[in-house]
Amino acid sequence: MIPGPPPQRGPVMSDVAARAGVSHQTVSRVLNGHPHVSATTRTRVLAAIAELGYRRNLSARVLATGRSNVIGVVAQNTTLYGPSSMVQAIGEAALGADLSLTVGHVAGYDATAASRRIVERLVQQGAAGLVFIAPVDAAAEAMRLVPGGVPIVTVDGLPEWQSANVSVDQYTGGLLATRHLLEAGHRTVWHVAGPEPWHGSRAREEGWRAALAEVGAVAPPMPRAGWSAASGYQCGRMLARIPDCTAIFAANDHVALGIMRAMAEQGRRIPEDVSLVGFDDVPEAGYFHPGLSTVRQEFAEVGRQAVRLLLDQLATGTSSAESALVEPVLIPRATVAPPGNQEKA
Amino acid sequence: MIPGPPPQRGPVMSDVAARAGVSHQTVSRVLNGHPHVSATTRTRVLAAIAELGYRRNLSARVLATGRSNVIGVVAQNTTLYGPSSMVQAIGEAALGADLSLTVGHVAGYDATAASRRIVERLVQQGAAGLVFIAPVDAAAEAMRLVPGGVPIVTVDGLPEWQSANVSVDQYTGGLLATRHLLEAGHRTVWHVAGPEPWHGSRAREEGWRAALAEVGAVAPPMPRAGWSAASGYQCGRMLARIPDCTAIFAANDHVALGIMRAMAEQGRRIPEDVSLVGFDDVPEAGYFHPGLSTVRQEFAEVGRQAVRLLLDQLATGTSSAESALVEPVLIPRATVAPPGNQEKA
DNA sequence: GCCGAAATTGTGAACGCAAACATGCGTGCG
DNA sequence: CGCACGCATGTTTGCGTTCACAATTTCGGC
Repeated sequence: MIPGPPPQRGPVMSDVAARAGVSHQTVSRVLNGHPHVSATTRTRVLAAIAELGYRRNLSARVLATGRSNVIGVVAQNTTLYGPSSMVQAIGEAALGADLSLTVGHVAGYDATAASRRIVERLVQQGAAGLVFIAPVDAAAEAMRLVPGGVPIVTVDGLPEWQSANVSVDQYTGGLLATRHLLEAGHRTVWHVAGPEPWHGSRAREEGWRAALAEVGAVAPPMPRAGWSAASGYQCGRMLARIPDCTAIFAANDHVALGIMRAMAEQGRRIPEDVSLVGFDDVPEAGYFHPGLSTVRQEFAEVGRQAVRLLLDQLATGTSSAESALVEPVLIPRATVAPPGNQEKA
Repeated sequence: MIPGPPPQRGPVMSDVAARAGVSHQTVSRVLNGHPHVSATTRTRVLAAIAELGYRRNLSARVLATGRSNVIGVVAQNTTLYGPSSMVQAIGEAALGADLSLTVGHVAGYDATAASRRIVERLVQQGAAGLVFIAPVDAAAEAMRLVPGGVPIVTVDGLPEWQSANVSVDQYTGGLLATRHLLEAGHRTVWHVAGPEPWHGSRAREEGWRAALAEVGAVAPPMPRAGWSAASGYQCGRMLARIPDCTAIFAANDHVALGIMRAMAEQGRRIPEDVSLVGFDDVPEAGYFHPGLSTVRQEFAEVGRQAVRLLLDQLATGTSSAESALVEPVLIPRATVAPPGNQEKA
């Protein structure tokens, strides 16, 4: 607890009641929109509330009712485009459903300790349900701390967790990206993968492999990047020296940016010499040099689905394992072209 | 409130007490680390807690004590790099200070209605203090809803709000950026400003003007962009047609990216024909083509200062108007060069 | 071996609210 | 004309915790 003087308490329900000349219960009824309150009483109470600047004490309310309309979100890496968009989307969807949102931001990549703590607090606060943005396994560990009866929805979780889950169909995303490059005429497609622990990395990789398999192409070696431009650049410096490498599917847009930079430094032009597809469609992707072809994830839809699944469980009281898949869409721009002549600068 | 069956309640303190063979008060003492509890009793209580999976009810605790160790953060546009970094930084700093954080994310650019609501909820939840990430005036409106006695810290707020505030010194940032271009030999520097409502936009603009004034340079007309690459691109298309425009200070890195794209399309090379400085130092700025010279804001430091100011107020019970300024630092990369020959492609 | 202080534990009340139950009044119907 | 029912409102109780205070035990010094 915070040291220091206790904050002075504001007016409470009985103050309002006294001022309006009614009982506190009538005030409660007005506040909760119960029937059987006369119009005149209601306005008197409302006036008293306004005059006193009364606001009801949520803790007392939650304590008395045993329910809260707060849902918790556990998120990591919220400076990344994907997770932050997800949180934003869930927030908007929750607002629409008249739910309040408490977001527990797990700092940094070290998830375990921090997320335990955040889950603990969310549960203690009486969150009615929890959304785990769980693109890595570490997030699942904290899920076990949640007492039974509290509904959970995961985002980007794994099927074996048996939770209600909503994911972007990253497998299909990888498929779309790779097919797009293949259809441009490339013999095969290289893939710079995302970090191994992320489920999305694995799914994109599988989509890539599947697309290659469809046309009988052999999968080239697969370098692995983080999600950053810096790591994409490192991989790109290698790939730029491989003449055969004319088509690349990058783990995400920022990795693609790093690759573009590395290619440029080696004098390999995009898309004339090397075709490239990213993932995410970050807002600035269209303004890379040249505009990046990529696969967009519909985060807003993910947020809506997550809230919907949570509300379902809340309403029925059952914990379903229903899951939703959101389809990504290919955004073709300027970084894909048929394989041309391989001229070095 | 959420409809549906009320969630079943877990074990409560008296359950633990019964199991451990003590009174509920002793359990409370153990939980709160009070002195005068014998070691054997403590371990018995702890064991009972573990066996029952007991977790204390925060609502009841807050109700009884009248204080919470939760601080609220009101933030907007959390998909933008700046705000999301800020939230992250505050989160880490709060964790270090053993505070819990509840983040209210205001969706989209329409701040007013949503932030009222979020503030209302944060106050009702009994937040001990509030951090407003208030880079625009709209955020200040909601500040008035906060009852007196609840400490407030603003981030990127205005002095006239009389609140404890911490800001990045964006004026100096603008100064640094402009001087850097001037020192490279440019006669004057153009500025593509950020959105008018943002305080940071205005401060950067003033820094720019001040730097120009230092050397007696006359300020060229100032186009205004949003924070996006798209709007930077629009401005850039204009600037690219102005031969005199050889040095540009962009509102932020993404705007700079849009400008780079527009310049490239017009065949104006960076930095040979046009020098460019951005703002923010987003992680991928170094991988733009070419690497973007920019001004970095130390968000982590901002977060630490914000939490420090809040704790000060919490401890003393007074609402100070102390403020902190965090100095930005210039990151020179490849987009600034002396003015050369203006050749068109 | 006894007294007082310190240590340890227990008891009752209060926090602010909502739900269940109780009350008083008017009104329609037989 | 009386009875039952519905409306508007008041009273009481309990949610799970902490706090103030009371009760009991332990211990050291003389």
